[in-house]
Amino acid sequence: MTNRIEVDKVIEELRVRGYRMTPQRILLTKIVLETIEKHPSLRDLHREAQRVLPGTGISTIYNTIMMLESLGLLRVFYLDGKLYVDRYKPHVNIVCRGSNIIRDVDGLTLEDIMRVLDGKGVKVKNPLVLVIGECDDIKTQGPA
Amino acid sequence: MTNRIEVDKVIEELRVRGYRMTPQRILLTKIVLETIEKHPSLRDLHREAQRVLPGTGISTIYNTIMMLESLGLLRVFYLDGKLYVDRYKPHVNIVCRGSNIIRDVDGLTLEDIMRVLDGKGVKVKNPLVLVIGECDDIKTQGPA
DNA sequence: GTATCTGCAAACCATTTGCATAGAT
DNA sequence: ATCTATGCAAATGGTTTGCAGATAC
Repeated sequence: MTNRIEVDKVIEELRVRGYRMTPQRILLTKIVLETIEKHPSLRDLHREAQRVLPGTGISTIYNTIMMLESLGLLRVFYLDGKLYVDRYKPHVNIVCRGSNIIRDVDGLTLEDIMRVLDGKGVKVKNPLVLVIGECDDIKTQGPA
Repeated sequence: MTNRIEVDKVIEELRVRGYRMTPQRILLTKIVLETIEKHPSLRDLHREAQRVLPGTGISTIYNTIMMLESLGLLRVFYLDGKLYVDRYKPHVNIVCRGSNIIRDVDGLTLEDIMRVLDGKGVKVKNPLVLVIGECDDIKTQGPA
């Protein structure tokens, strides 16, 4: 079930770009690629990394995430005071106020959501829709 | 331009419900009703309140906001580690990643947003759509 | 060998809480 | 007079930074 080829490709790509591929970075890259659909938080990734490399510091996780973001391999957003990692590609997330669970709803278009708001389909009460993106006047800094 | 009547009605309503209407609460209620469309943060409201009542503590602002939320007069959400106040009514917000500006887009339906994502109209780059609401299994605690 | 990376620890930043005092009723 | 509300100050909970030592190259 693991996308080993993809992982190896990314790691090789990073090495070529001059990044030192430490055990921590290799591990985290794997973890990120395997779990990104579940919207892991910084601490989720830290916990997961420590299962394999117990001494891993959270600042290493943090730095690596930021590195991967600057390379356009993931996107970071902050919600409820926590840092979450997400796919870079625009898509639709449904966040539950009560449980803080973030569901990824691939294949669900905004039209579908509208239908939900109109009272049919997926149950989301009192929805607040946030379209997080970049203003027209903010320069997009795509993948380096 | 001020909705004095509305303000007075809310304040009277709060008094009737048994809340002690201190100068701070009266002031904050006014400020909230006047600025809520601009999505003020906790600190925005604090700063604004201090212009009139300099000694006002941020915990008073915090407590009052929470009181108003529990009464269904506003809604609170957390983004980027900060607390924002918003109207209770479901609607559409557009948040700019770069500037952190939250724009309220009344009259813009989700259908319109979809059109945007399809490449027309309002310019939002790399949008990430968050539908923040309540899961089916989380009990809604509407206005008391 | 050396420049970068790690991980500890501390700084930071905004919210949230505790509590003695002030104040609305 | 009473009991709630205020505001200071400290606790909290997360991210972010600094830096001495470890390590990938």
